[in-house]
This record gives sequence, C-alpha cells and structure tokens, in this order.
Amino acid sequence: AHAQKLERGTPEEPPQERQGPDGNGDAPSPGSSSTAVPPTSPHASCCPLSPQQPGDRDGDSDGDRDVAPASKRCRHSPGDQDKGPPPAPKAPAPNSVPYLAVARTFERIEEASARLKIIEILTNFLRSVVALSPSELLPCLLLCLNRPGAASEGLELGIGETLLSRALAQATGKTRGLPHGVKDGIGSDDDVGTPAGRQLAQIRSEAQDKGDLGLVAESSRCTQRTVVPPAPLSASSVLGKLREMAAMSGSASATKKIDIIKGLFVACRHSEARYLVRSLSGKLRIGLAEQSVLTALAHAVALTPPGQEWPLAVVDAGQSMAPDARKTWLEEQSRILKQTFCELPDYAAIVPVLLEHGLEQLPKHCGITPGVPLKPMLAQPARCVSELLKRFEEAAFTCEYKYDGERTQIHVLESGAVFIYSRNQENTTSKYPDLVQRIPKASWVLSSGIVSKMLKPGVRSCILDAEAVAWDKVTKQLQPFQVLMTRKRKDVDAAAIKVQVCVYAFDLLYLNGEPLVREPLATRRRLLRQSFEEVEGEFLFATSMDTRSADEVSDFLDKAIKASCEGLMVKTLEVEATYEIAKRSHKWLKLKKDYLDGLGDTLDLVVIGAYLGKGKRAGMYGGFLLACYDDESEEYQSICKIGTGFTEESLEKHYQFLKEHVLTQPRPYYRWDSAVAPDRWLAAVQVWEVKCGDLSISPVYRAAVGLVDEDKGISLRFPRFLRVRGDKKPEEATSSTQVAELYKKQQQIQNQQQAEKGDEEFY
DNA sequence: CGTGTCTGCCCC
DNA sequence: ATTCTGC
DNA sequence: GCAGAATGGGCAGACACG
Repeated sequence: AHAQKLERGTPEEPPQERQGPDGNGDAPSPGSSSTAVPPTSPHASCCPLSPQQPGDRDGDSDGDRDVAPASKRCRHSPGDQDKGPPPAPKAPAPNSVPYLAVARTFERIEEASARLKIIEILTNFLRSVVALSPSELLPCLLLCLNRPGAASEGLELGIGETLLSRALAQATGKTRGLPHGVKDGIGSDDDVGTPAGRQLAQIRSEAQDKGDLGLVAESSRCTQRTVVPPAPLSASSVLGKLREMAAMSGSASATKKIDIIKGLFVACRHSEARYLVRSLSGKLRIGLAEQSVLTALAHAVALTPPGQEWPLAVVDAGQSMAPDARKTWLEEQSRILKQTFCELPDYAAIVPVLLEHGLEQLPKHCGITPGVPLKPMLAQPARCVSELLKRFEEAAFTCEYKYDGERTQIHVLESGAVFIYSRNQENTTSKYPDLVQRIPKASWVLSSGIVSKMLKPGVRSCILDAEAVAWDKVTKQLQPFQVLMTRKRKDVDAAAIKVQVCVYAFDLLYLNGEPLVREPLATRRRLLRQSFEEVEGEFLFATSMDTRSADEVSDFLDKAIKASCEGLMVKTLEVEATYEIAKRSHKWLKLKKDYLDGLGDTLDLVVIGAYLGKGKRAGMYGGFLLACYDDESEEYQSICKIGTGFTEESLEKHYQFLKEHVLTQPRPYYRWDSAVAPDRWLAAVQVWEVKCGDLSISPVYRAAVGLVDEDKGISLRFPRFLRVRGDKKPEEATSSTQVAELYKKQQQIQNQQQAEKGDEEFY
C-alpha cells in the first residue's frame, strides 16, 4: 500500500525515460515497485526486481540458475519467518535495505553512461532508503562510495588482489558444502600441485581475461552449493563485515579475513558477488564517485524529505514546480550539500543532520571546525605561460613556488591542541610530532624556555594550508620528496626524527573562530602574513611573486626549479579567488617544466613487456614495461612501467602490433627485477617517446645500474607516453649513459641554487 | 627473528 | 601523480 | 570543463613464512 502511495506521488519521470516494459526499467523511481521497500517486509524490495527482464544480463548467466530465483525466495520468506526460527542465524533487521537492492542499483548505474542518468538512478534508490530505511542511509552511501567509514576513522580494509583471489579460489574450490569447510593454509594454495592451487591459478587466469575480479566472482558462483541457504545480505550487514575486516589485525588476520569473505560470498545472489568483490578490491568501477553521490543525496533528501511518518505526506517536494524552476532548485540543493561536505567531508556527521533537520538547515549545523579536516583546493596543469594569462584574463594573480613535499593542513584549536591532516583528510598528526611541538601559541613557553614566535599574539585558533618539505638542517637545503617519504609514519618519537621538515604555508582557511574560505586569496594571504612569524628551517611563507608579465613568470619558474621546487602554483588574488571547493575544486593552476612542450625530459625507451589491462582496458594491454639500452653490455635495462598518455585508439593499436611479438621467455639480455615481471614478455622491436618528471634512484629498476649507484638503477617519476618513435631502432633508444647523465643534470640544477645562495652571502 | 610479499580513502 | 573520454 | 577511471614510482607497515 505504501508503495502505491509513493507511485501516485511521483509523476516526474520524463516520458522518454518510460521506455522499459514497466516502472521496473532503468529508472526506478521511489514510486516504481523496483525500489520501494514497505517497512513491514524487508525482502519485498528484491522481489519486484527479480523477474528477468527482457535483455536482463542475469537471464543468460549460468551462475544464477544454480540459485533459487530471488522472486521465489522472497515470496516464501515472510512465511519462513512466521514459521519459527529463521534458517540462518542472521536475518536482516526490519527496514533493512537488501544488499541486492544496492547491487541492482549498481547494475543500472554501470549500464548507464550519462551522468544525469546515473544521478537519477541513485537519487531514486536513495529516496527509497530515506523514506523506508533511513537508518541505512549512511551504510548505503558508504557502499556507493566504496569506503568502510569516514577518513577520520582511519579504517583500512587491508585486502588486495592477492588476498581476494585466494579467498575466491577457496570459496569456489572443489570442496563442496559449507563455506568454512576449506581449511587449507594461505601459503599452501600457491602450490599449483594442489587442488586449491589449481583453483587459484584458474581464478587468476580468469581475472586476467576479464580484467575484473568481480566478474570472475559473479560467474564463479555456480560451484558453490550450501545445504542451508544463508540469510540474504543487507546493506548494513555487508558494510559491517567490511568494517569488521578493517578492524582486524595481528597474526592470522589474513586468514580470518578470507573466512569472512567466503562467508559473504556464499550468501551472494545475482550480481551481489560482482559488487561485493569490487568493493573489497577497492574499485567499484561503475562510473559513480563522490560528486555524483553528493548530487544524488541532495536530490533525494530534497525531493523526499526525511523524517516523515507513513504514509508520506511529501513524496516529491518539487512536484508542483515548473521544470526549469525544479532544476534550478535541485541544483541549489546540491550546491548546499556539496559546500557543506567540502567543509566537513564526513558522511557520518552530515547524514544524521540531514535526516533530522533537512538539507536547508544543514549549513546551520555543519561547517568548518578546527580539528576536522576539510577538502583542499587543487590545481590544474597549465601547458604554457600564455595559457595562464589567457585563463586569468585581466585578473590579478600571484605565483608561488610549488614545493615538492606533502600537502599539510594544520589545525590549531582554542585549547592549544594541534592536528595535522593530509591532502586526503588522513590524520597525520602522529607522523609530525616535531611540527606539533613547534606550533604552540606565542604565549606558551616551551619546555626549553624558548617562546615560540611562530603564531603571533592574538591567534587563538586557525587552519593553515601548507606543504611539509624535507629539510637538511646542516646544509640548510630542501631535500627531495623521496627523502621526506622515508620518515616514519606511526607513533613517531619527536626526538628520534632523522629527516627534518620545514613547513611552507600558503593559505589561511580559518582564524579565531571565523572561516575565511569565502574571502579572496588576497585577504587570506594578508591575514596569514599578519598572524604568523617566519622561522628559518621551520616555518616559512611560500615564496611568491605577484606579476602580470609572462617573462617574469618564466623567470620565476626557473628560479623555483633551481630552488628544488617542482614549479609554480598560480592563483588569482581577487577575482574568483575564494577557497570554495564546491564551486570549483581545481581553481588554481600549476606550472611545471615537464608540462611545457619542448621542455622537460623526454626519453626514447624500448617496450620489453606488457601487463594485461583491467576494467575498461580489459582484453588488451593496460601497461607496459620499458627499458633503456646499455651499449656497453648490450642489455635492455628496465627503467619504468607506463600506463598513461595513450588514447583508446593508440592502446588498441599497440595491442594489435605487440601481441605479434610476444615471447615465451624474456631475452637473456633483458635486465629486470621479479617485482616488475610483466604478464607478457615482448621482443624489443619498438621505441616510444616518454615524458617524465624527475629521475629517481630505484629499488627495482635496473637502468644505468652501476653508473650512479653501485647496485641500484634509475627510474622515472610520472612517466607518460608521448608517441611511437618509428624512426628509431631499439638499439638507438636512450642509453644507460644518457639516463645517468639526465640524473646528474637534475642534481646539478638543484645544486646551482646552493651556489647562488653562497654567492649572495659571500658578496 | 630475520626476510619476503602485500597493501595503501599512501604520498606524490 | 598524468592523462584521456563521455557528457 | 567536470567527473571518473585507467595507469605511474616508491615508501613504511604489517603480516606470513621459514
């Protein structure tokens, strides 16, 4: 009855979307029977979904024939429940959202490609959840986003391709019966001689063919048979298992995780296995991510306001609006949610407020809070200086050095507490006890008796945007990113720190109780400089220059590079100069030498191996192993892998061409490490021009081994494909000597700065 | 207690 | 990180 | 131009294994 009420109230479907045989087509509205979940019958939601639609991909899946049709199950389920104890230990709670409903929604989203369509599908699903199972809204959102919880929780699944393949191999092995019947160890099933080992090899091979472990899982279902059908999965139970696995640690945790995965897997029906496995592997791959989820969530709670009693009084709050007005209204709702989310990127905090107070009231309850990380402003690459000028037109802008370190958000609370967050809102406070130590407010006397001058008097609370860079206190020089990365990450003891860090601050997002994100950069920067004092080697303002001249920008770029920086960040000062990520997340521009055509390092490298592609690159090569040529030893020495810079067309061409050059074994004159062994070895027949950022000393690549480092080779940072060098023979590729020269040249450019600085001090 | 392998809303 | 692509 | 999905090097941690 409730479902019918909903249906009557949702006439918003555009006629052209009504193409399916019924409301169960691609666009389930809350009104269509496909997603409405009467609160009294938790299973009902999957029933209307289950009858095979014409063209439904499940219709020809062998795997599904082994399972009782969902419709049958569901029709029986209420009766089963009346008859006493449910057959399985964990029956879904009332009002729970069947995981099958989530999976069906994912299927529809995966089939769609238009973003508006994807958002519509998800909106309709979320409307059902809001109306019928509001307590499962958060779990559903987290499943859509493929996250076990908020970033602040620091939950990590710790499940990768290897573990997942092993779990699948065990669950689909020949052993019949209960899922936990397979007790073979983790290591033993690598043995191809054992049945489990053969199964693993088969899983791996199938995963390579399909380029998606999820699809393998889905089609592998047929080998699983259980005596008693397990309880259907619900959104919250699946999420709960993910969180359970994330919380596991210690010895044998991997084995326990495998057992949980097997348990979940056995309970999967239809496409559930596909999405469960993809969730576990960390890639949902359905064309849905944060921005679309936020839009859909905003639309859902706007159209179907939460907190209503049954029957719903308002099923479509935008019903009476003209199409244009409705669209504008929905966009505004979405904007409100996105802005709030950027200031408080935590669904666990936002969803309860949404449910209780509604979207319009959200900004009153949620906003920037010191101690809670916010989304950082990002930058787009600029290919040349003239592009910069063109983009910013007449607007005044500033150029800042782009330091090669770790993006760092520093929060100082009224209490004096300091928190530090990464670009992805990870709490990195415990990684930087040295930073925390030097932040204290000016009025605070450190244990050493020295008064910190970093924060000027009057600064009670703030949020800084900065870059933490490795700093050599002895030579007073910036150090490369690779040095910074060697710092310990967990529970660092400040006294034991070997790699020192200097903070380069470039923005102030919050000061003394006031968010500054709606102020232009010029204002924020003025406040930043007013509120803080520079301390050499510890806390500095990012070197900047305000200019309108292209030549000055170019000169400044050169200076930045000589100062061991990556390049420049370029930002407007007044026009469109706020820190509102929701309006545009890539408002800044970044200028690096290697973006510029004709500048930056390019190498001509030989393809010696290939890796089978995944996802949209399934069925062809997704990446390649490249080598330089050492004329001394006449060897091809591995230098890097490459997987970007290709158009779809070029990727297809490479596959067609290179598959004719597949070797059964690597040539004896190839030098590589087992860690980069490709899926297919290739004859050295083609040379590619490749661009990169820095060159690095590598633990696994062999290029120029012995020339710069005794036993380590050289690799490339940020390698990307430019074009085929049809004019070059493999032996004419960039030589090991040249690679070593490039590495040395890079070191020299950075030493130049030291020399110039020395000159200044000398004269 | 070493060593090797895998993992990461990793960092870039 | 870089890059490409559908919308 | 956005949003999403392909893919890169390399590090510390964590755990499995011997």
